[in-house]
Amino acid sequence: MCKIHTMTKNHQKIRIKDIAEMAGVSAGTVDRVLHGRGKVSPAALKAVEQVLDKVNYNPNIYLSAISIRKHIKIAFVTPHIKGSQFWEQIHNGFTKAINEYNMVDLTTEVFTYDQYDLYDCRTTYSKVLASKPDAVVIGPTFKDETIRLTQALDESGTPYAYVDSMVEGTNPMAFYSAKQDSCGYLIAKLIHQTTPADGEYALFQAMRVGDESANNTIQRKIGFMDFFHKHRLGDKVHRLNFSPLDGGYNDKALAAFFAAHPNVKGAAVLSSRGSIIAESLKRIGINVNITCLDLTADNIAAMMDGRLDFLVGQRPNLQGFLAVETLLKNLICGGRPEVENYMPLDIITRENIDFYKEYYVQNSTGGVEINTQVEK
Amino acid sequence: MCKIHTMTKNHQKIRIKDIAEMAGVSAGTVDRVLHGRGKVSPAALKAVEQVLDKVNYNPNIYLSAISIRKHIKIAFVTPHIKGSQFWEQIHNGFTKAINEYNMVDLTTEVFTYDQYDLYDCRTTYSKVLASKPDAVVIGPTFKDETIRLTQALDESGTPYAYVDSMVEGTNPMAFYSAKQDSCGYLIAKLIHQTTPADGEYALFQAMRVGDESANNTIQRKIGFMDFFHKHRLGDKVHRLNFSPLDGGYNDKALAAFFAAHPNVKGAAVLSSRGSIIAESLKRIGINVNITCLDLTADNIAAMMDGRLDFLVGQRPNLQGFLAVETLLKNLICGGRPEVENYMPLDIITRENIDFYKEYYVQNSTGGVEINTQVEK
DNA sequence: TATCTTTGTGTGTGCGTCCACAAAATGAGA
DNA sequence: TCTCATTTTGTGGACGCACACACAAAGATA
Repeated sequence: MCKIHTMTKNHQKIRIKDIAEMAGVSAGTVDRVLHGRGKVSPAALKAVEQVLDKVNYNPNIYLSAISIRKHIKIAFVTPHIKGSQFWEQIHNGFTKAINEYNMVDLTTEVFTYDQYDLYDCRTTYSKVLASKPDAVVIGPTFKDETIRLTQALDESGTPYAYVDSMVEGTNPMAFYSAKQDSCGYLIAKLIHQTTPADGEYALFQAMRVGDESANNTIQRKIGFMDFFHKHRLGDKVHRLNFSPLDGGYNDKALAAFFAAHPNVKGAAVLSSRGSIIAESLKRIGINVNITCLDLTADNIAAMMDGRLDFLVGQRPNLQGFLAVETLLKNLICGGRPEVENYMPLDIITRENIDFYKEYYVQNSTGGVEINTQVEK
Repeated sequence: MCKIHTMTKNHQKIRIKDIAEMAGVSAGTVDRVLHGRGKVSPAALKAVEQVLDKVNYNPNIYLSAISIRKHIKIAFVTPHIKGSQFWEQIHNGFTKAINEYNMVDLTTEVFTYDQYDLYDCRTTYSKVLASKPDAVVIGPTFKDETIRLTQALDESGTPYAYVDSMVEGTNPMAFYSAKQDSCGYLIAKLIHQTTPADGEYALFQAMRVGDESANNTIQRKIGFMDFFHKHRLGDKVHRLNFSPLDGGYNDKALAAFFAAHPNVKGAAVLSSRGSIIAESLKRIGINVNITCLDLTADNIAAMMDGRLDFLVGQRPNLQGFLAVETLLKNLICGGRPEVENYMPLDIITRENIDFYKEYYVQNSTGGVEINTQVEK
C-alpha cells in the first residue's frame, strides 16, 4: 500500500478589489471603510465589514509603506547605551527593524538618559515630547516619570511601546520584555539543579547595576527567593554585595564570604555582571557554579573560558526589533497588536552558546550610529 | 553636566533610478545588469557594479514579488507528517512562510514518503521531479536517493534547500538544521551537570525512531559519547533499547535495567521519544532525570508534569520557515544566501517552557492543510 | 552606407493609498 | 410632485517602486 499525502494549493492574495466585489460595492467604498475616510452608509459599512470578517484581509505592509503619503518620525528613549551591552543590543534591534522597513519615509531620533539621574530622565522625556514624534519606543526606568510621559502621549494619541519592562498604570500599544520573576526563578532552579544536595547558595548583588532598572532586579530577586522558599531552602541562600568596578574590594569580600560559607557551591548574579564575580573568584582560586543574565561580550568570554556556567538571555535585540515593527505596522496598516509579549528565557551554556551568539550580538546590518553631543 | 545622546536620521531607500544616476547610465541599463537581461557594455557594467558595491542595494522583495511575472511552484518533500510532531512543526514553518509571502503567485505541492521505505521514497522523489517545481524543500532521510534527486535538480537548475539535516555531496541553496553532534554533546553535558558526582548514566534508544533520520541519531550519539569519553566517564554510560510502542515491554526492560545499574541517576533519549521512558519509569516507580529532544505535545505534557527534566529544541518551524523564505527570495530577487544555517539548540525546562511553546507549537496562522489521498 | 551592438526611453502591469470629480441616492422644503 | 441641497457612492487618475518588454536612438564595426 502506497499512501501519498499530496496537496496542491494556489495561493491567492485577497485584494481590495476582491473585497469590493464580494461586498457589492466599489473599491473606493472599501477604501473608505478601511481608512475611515469620508462617509459610508450603514448598509455598505455592514456589507464590507462582513466580508472583512470572513476573508481575513491583511494588506501587504511593504506595499502600503511605499504607497502611504506620510512622513513618520519615531523616537527612541532609553538609558545611555555606552557601556551597556544590553541596551546596545536593544538598539541593534531598532536598527534592524529600520533597515527592514527602509521603504518607509522615516526619521528616527535617539534620546538616552542617565538611569541614575531622575532629573536627566525628566528633561530627556520633555525633549521627546517637544520633538512631536509619531511613535515612541521607551526603555523605562523611572516609573512616575514614565507615567507622566505616557499621559502626554496618550493625550496626543501617539502610540508607544516598551522594551525591557512594562510600566503598570500606562496603556502602551505593546511591550516586549522578559518576565523578570520567572527569570529569577529559572536561575534559582538552574543553580539548585547543578549543585549537590548538601550544597548552599550565594546571591551576589551588584551595588549599582549598570544595565537595568531597579524594578527588574527586584522582580528577579522575588522569583529567585520564591524558588528557594518553595523548596524550604531559604536559609541556605547567603547574600553578598559586590562592586561592579572595584575588583580588589570584591576579592577580599568574596574570600571572606567563602571562608564564612564554605558549603556554597552555586552562585547567582541577578544582573549581567556575573563575569565580574567569575573573574574575582578565579583570582582567589575558588570554584563554584555561577549563573547570571545576558550575553554580553564579557559574559560570553567568561563562559567560553569556563568561568560562567549558565547564562539566561532575554533577547534584547528581538525586543527592540518587535517594538519598532509593531509601531510601524500600526502607523502604516492600523490594527491592534498583542499588548503583552514575553520573550523566551534562553538558557545558554558553553555547549550551545555558539548558536546564539549571532542572534544576540550581531543581529543588525550595521551598528547603532550615535551622534554624541554634549549640551551646556 | 547633562550629556545627551541624540541622533536624527532620515532614512531613504536607494531606488534603481538612484543607482542609474550615480552610475551615469539609464534605469534600463541598471535593470539589465540586475537581471542579466540583454547586453551591457563592459564600461557600463563596471560603473553599475561599482555603485552596487557601494550602496548595498536591496530591492524590496515584497514589491518585487508583486511585480514579477512568474508563477512559482514549490514542492515540499518530507517524511510523512502524521504522528510526527517534528515534521508537523516543520510544515507549520512552511505554511507561515507561504502566508507571509502570499502576494507571490504561488503553488505548493506537498509530497511525503514513508521514511522506512526506500522504494516509497524513490517513487515520491520521482513524482517531485515529474511535477517540475521551481524550487524544492527537502527533508531528507535516504542519502543515496536524495543525491540522485538533487543531481536531477542540479541539471535542471532547480534550487533546493534542506530542513532537518544536510546531505553531504549535494549542493543545496541552503540548509537549516541543528548540529546534531552538538545536540548530543549538549544533552550529555546537561545530564552530567545535574547528576551527583558518583552517579551513572543511561542512554535509552528507541528501536525504531519515529521522527528523524537514522543519520541524525547517529550524529547525536557521537556527540553524546564524545562528552563522556572526554570526561573519562565512558564506562559509566549504560545503554538500553526500548520500544516506542510497547509500554509493557519497556516497563520490564527498565525494571531489569535499573536493578542491574542502581547508580544510574541521569538518562538521555537522543530522539523525541523521552516521554515514553518517562511514563514507563513513573509506572515502575523509578525517579531519574531524563533529557530528550523536541517540544512535542507528549514531551511538553511530561515536562509540565515533572517527569522530564530537560528538553532540547531545534526550532523545526523556524527551519521550515527559513527554507521556504530563502528559496522564494532567490527566485524573486536573486542573490545567494548563506548555505550553512545551524539553529540554536534551545534548552527547555519546566521554568521556561511557557515562553517557548508558542514559538514551537503554534507558529503559523493556520495548521497545515493536508489533503490525504490514497493511491492505488 | 549597411549592419550590428549597446543604450535610452517609453509604456504597461501589479497593488495600495489618496485625492478629485462625477454620478447617484436621499432628504427637506415648496 | 418637483426642485435644490446634501450625503453617499462610483470612477478615474496619479504616485510610489520594481519588473518586463518594445522600440528608437546612438554608437561601433565592417
